[in-house]
Amino acid sequence: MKITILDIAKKANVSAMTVSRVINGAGQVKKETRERVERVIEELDYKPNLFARSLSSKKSMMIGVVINRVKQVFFDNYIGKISSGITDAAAAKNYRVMFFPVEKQDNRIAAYYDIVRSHIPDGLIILRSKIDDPRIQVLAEHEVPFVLVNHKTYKKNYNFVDTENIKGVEAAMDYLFRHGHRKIAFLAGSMDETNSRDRLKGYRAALEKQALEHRDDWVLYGDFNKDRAYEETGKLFQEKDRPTAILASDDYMAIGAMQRIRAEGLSVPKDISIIGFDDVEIASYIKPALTTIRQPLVELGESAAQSIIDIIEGKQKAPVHKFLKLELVERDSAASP
Amino acid sequence: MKITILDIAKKANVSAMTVSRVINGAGQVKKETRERVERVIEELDYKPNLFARSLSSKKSMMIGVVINRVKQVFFDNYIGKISSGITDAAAAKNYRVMFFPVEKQDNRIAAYYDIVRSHIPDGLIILRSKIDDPRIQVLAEHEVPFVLVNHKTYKKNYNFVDTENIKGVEAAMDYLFRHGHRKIAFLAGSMDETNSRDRLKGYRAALEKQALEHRDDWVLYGDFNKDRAYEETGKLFQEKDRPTAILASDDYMAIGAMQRIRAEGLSVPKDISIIGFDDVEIASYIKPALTTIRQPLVELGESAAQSIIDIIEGKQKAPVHKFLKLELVERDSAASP
DNA sequence: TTGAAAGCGCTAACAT
DNA sequence: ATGTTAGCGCTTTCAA
Repeated sequence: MKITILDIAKKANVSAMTVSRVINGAGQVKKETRERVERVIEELDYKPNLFARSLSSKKSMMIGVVINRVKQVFFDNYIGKISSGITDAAAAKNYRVMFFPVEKQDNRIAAYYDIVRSHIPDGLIILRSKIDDPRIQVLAEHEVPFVLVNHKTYKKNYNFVDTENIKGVEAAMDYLFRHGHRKIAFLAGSMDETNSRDRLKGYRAALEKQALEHRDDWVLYGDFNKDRAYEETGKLFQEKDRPTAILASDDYMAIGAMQRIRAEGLSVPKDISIIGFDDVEIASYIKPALTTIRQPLVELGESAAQSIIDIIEGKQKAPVHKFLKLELVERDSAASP
Repeated sequence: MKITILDIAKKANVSAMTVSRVINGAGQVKKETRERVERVIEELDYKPNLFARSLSSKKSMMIGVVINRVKQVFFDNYIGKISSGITDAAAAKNYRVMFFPVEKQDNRIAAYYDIVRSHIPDGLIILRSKIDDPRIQVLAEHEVPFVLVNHKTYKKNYNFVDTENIKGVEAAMDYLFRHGHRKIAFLAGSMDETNSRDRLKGYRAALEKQALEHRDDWVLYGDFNKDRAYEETGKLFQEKDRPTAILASDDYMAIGAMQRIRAEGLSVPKDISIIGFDDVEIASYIKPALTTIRQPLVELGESAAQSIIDIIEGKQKAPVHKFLKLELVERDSAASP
């Protein structure tokens, strides 16, 4: 038979309310009674029913993670690392995490809306959100708080946790410059995402800073997709004057570019240097090991979880606008030309 | 204001009960009334409150995934792929998934028990479960159904979804044999897991079948850990008579072994061939690309989810004992000696 | 085919 | 410091 709060109350000679107070550590309970209640709880091995609690209190202690997915949910190590960070940070504050994979193409507003209306999560963390996604606006119109990850926007006081994308790219460009590169191509990610746009901005800013020519045909659009990157990189070999380095907006694209370079009979980094972005698991395993701009993905997830929890609990009022630092991880894919 | 079932009932001139029947497609409702109710639901954009529903019906439509974790939860592509399969298959049947990472060392029975007693999941899927884990026995004593993944046991009619580990290893051994290898070492995984023990069995069976000598010092224990595998592999180089091939119980260990071989100044596969197990993401990216026994990890997850749902819904009574096929993926890390 | 009543197990809001 | 009352929004059970 299931033990309920009433069983505890009776056995401890108190009301259900007192038991509730003990469980939640809220309100005033005399030390004696608290101890007595605690003993009975232990003895009867009681655990509160979370559904009853949530129904009554309108708090679920759950946070939802919405993933605008590309492949299978946790396939991608980028998503995996962020999710790990979220899960751990949430667990530390006694929150549970639920994942809601959403098809990227699924523009039905319902896709997000249903999550909210199911009344499950107290707050949402949104991964890979697109610029001006109408679905996000729907969330905003509702009461559910949310935090965007790796997405920067000052619209409507949205909360976000991002990294210093522009600076990161500039640092990488500077690295290439110091190593003697003057002809640097850029492999952009999905232009629907702010982080991707920022990285492109960083590239252009760096070019300008070094007074290097900006060539439109050296900006390729790979949409955060390895195969697309493979195709796009091919364009660089149509003319004789080709770049000596490629900076990619994520590691998977960097790998696609690397594969294409090799398919063209050239070598990395001897003929062409490559720098990636993220520092995903495979980055250190491939040959040559990928030099990349490391995003603190686990910390990004942790930070998002902490932020949404603070917002849910009212400890954080102003919109959260956080930027984590980026770091260039020097490995073997980039050298002097 | 939140729309409840009563709002729908009033507006449709029926009782809440009738609305409930319409929502759940259960019971008899006259076509006319059903359509009227459905129209109102649409109009008022109503979504049932899952907590209320669960509290009342004792069904949550959630399945829990218990992960006896090693690293950060979704870091490991093995976990990631299985989790992807689970999430997708569950979503297809309208179930939600919650992940419960559990520390491997945490032998407190409470670690599992709390999950059950929180009354959240209707059923559990357990990843990386240990042999004779007392925590699992606790689950069994409760009413919550569960399925073990990649774990084979006929005890107490536990449900499990596993792969044909023994056959898989035998096929790989056969492959090595056909390529002329006679001196084959084995890198075992965690001996706390049945899949790992089965793989070792497969190794021994194959040796016997080919009438090859079994050397105890050629069985290394790497505990599904890359660094451990690196250390253990070193033992093979202490004598002059070293194996020409190593079969590892997972890809991460295979990579550790590879790194060690290289550190010893030898090359893969020229001096020593290597075969892994799983076919994790990095397997195809490393150089030389890893020849490995592919586990259908996504399908394993899907199958586990389908099984637990069938059990929850009473569509499956006898214990589930499923074995998925394994397949040798030929790449570059194994060749003739 | 439909409805009324009761209750799932908890907590908010108000007593005392 | 503790208890009482009245729900939270749904479904189960029984009745009509």
